[in-house]
Amino acid sequence: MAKSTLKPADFKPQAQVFKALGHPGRLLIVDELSRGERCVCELAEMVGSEMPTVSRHLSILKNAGIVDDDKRGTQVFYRLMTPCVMKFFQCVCDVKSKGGAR
Amino acid sequence: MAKSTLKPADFKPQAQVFKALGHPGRLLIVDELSRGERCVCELAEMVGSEMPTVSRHLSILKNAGIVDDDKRGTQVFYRLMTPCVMKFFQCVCDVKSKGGAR
DNA sequence: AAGCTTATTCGCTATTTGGCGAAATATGTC
DNA sequence: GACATATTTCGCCAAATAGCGAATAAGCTT
Repeated sequence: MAKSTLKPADFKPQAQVFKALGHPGRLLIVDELSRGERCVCELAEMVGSEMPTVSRHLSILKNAGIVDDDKRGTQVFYRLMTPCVMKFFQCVCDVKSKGGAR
Repeated sequence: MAKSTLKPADFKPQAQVFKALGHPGRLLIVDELSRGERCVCELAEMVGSEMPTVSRHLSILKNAGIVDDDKRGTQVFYRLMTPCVMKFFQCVCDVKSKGGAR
């Protein structure tokens, strides 16, 4: 256990998850997916960007292990892989409200 | 407040927090600060970057409300504002383990 | 097969981020 | 005041990111 010599590179996998969540549009997508699966075109309309853009966002989220997809016919439905991701939101609100001791 | 029409911009504050955590070096800093306050030069040595670089990382974390600083003499000590941030790590591990254990 | 729909990949450009060294700022010491 | 230490800000450049439209792929329907 070389816990005393942790390097930045050791945090790369976790950083990838945070980075994937570090975008307003992607957070909106995650929030929406917490209420059920959605296809790309539904999400594109919500986010207000073109489909290629949203598709790219989804691939980033998928790559980070946050969502997964399910192709049915011509559509692709995305869903949250880990509901625990939603706990982030509450915690982030705590950070933002700056409650301090917690 | 019509919450039915949430827009990406509504998630900007939360995205800022995630973005701040979306960097390996900054995660290392947060991890280290979870064990107590540290001055910039200590963190710089840990991260392995020059002090200007680390100082910038710290300002990003501070701006996101994740850390706060305390100037004492010529040194500046940083500390975690919300210990709850550490819960993120566990949750991220969940995300990662689900993605890999298949 | 032709045509329509849905989604992804590609090519491009604009913006942002990350890192460094140099310069500036602040505090303590002599 | 001159000097040393700790930190931040500035100026620059390389790399990554975000967005779009065009092109491509895959699946229905007729």
